Amino acid sequence: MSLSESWLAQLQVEGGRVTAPRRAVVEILAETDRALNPAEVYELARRRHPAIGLVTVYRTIERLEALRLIERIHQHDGCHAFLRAAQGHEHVLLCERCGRALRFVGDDLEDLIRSLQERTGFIIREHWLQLFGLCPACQT
Amino acid sequence: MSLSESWLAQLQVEGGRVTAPRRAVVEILAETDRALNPAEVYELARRRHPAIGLVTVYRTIERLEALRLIERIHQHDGCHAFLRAAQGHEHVLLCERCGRALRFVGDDLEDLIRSLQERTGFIIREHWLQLFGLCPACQT
DNA sequence: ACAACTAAAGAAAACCGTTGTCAATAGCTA
DNA sequence: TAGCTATTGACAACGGTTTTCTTTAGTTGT
Repeated sequence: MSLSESWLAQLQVEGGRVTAPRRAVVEILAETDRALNPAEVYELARRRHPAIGLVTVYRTIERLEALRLIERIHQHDGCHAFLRAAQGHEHVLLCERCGRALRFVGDDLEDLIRSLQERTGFIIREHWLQLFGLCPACQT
Repeated sequence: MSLSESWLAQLQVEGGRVTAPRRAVVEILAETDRALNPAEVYELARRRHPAIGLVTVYRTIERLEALRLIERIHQHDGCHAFLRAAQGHEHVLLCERCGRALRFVGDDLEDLIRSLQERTGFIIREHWLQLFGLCPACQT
């Protein structure tokens, strides 16, 4: 089963329905390896389902985010883009120019976090790590 | 010289003027160790200078951000809060409950970044690291 | 298949944080 | 002290997002 089929199935389990506009949004977000904002999703979705409204894009994004299938990505030029969610302890490497995104694992912050907890008295529950750079295609 | 005096001096070097409303905003942002959004800055600033307008808060924040004296902080509930800027290679530890912020150094991501550059072909130019947790006062 | 139920759709308006406009005010410099 | 002009606050405008409402169309049970 493809990723988008799996997402649609998860929406159905929650009592959701599989509709053509929803399928368009889901497929775009499931298949794209770039962080996309609602306007970009809308533009791409209209190619598959021209009658779709921007509001439906917002509503579908909201549902997918609630199911933790996508997540909001924070960038210098704003925090309005969404990307397929991390699986387990993954972080993201973003191309500053084209928005292409790669997930990675392997950060080792255990020592840092332990030492900070001791020094500051904070209980640390989560961390965000994002790397920014240029993907091979954008290095010219 | 206090931090707020130093910030006001830097504004003056750029041809800026030291006014009462501007001083109020600068003092609040320089002295507070919590991430504050424009509305919060406005509320606090009105205690020092009741006639201040929200627009002046936005404009002063814009100037301070351009001078890299404050920076935008990204959180789960939005990205509208500002905090005294990092000095050199500092990251931030935020209390999820009260917004209190501590700066720290000592992340060691050199190996990770080098290995990712080799594996992915990306040129990595920057990284964001934020830790979230509960400060001692919010752990009850 | 069909009917009934109701989730989801699109259109339009509302909302709200942020930015722009403008005349009046008040720092700074000579 | 006068003159220049950056800054101010009020108001309007803007734009992304959310709400409201009626219509459409998945889904379920017969």
